[in-house]
Amino acid sequence: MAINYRTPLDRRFHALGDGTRRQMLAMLARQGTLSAAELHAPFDAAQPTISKHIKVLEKAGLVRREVSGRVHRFHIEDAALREAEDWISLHRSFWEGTLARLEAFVCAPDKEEGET
Amino acid sequence: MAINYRTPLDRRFHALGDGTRRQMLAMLARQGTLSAAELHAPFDAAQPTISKHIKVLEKAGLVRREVSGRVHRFHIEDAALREAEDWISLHRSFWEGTLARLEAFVCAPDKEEGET
DNA sequence: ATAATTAATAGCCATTTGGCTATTTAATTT
DNA sequence: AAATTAAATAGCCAAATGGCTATTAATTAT
Repeated sequence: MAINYRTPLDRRFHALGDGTRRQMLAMLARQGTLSAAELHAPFDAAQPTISKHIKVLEKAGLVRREVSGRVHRFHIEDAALREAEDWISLHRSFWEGTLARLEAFVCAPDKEEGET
Repeated sequence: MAINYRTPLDRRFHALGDGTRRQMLAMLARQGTLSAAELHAPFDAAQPTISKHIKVLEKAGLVRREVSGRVHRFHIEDAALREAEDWISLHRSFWEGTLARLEAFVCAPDKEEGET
């Protein structure tokens, strides 16, 4: 069933799950702003294929489009990238807390399990 | 053409691109280690559906399985999560460098850029 | 006005995804 | 030994994904 709504975070991570798109983001990160043609240049893929990738990045909010004349220019939308990073960071830190508690438990010298 | 090899990073981000799987990781981050049944409990989904999600997380390297008897226990594989985080972090920092350069350029005195 | 350029759409295809039910495998209980 | 329990597989389906070619739309040059 298509009751499965894709959240923005879903879209962000999904967009990051493709090497071509990550490479495009890497180009944008280094060069700031690029046209669709410039984003296409390094790849073998057909132009419409790249156009689709761009749209995926755009819909994920990772990239912002600015049209000027017939040229479309793109740049990274930092907030979206940070959001994805933050999700991981938050859960990694929870996990590290868990690890620390586990270690404390495992390594505790003949103590009974402490609680929090 | 299936010439498209999926890299580990592709798999990591793809695995993160689903809310159910992220929730499972969140549970593992907080509770350390959980069985397949415990990972299943909060969801309406059928058991084989969760089994599939677990396998996606496992193949992405995000989760490690330990079988003991008929119970399978899972915990987060921190390194993989960190790798995903690092990719974003690296490129965000590049992007921020770009922003700084852009700002320096835009705010430089006596400049007139008539068009783009 | 015509040609060239930039990039999106349309439409097609194969593969992957995420979901389900039914079944199987394996390990415990009783 | 039989029943129960934990979890994976098998097999099916609809939708989404990623790729292509051909075409269209829009803008800029000649």
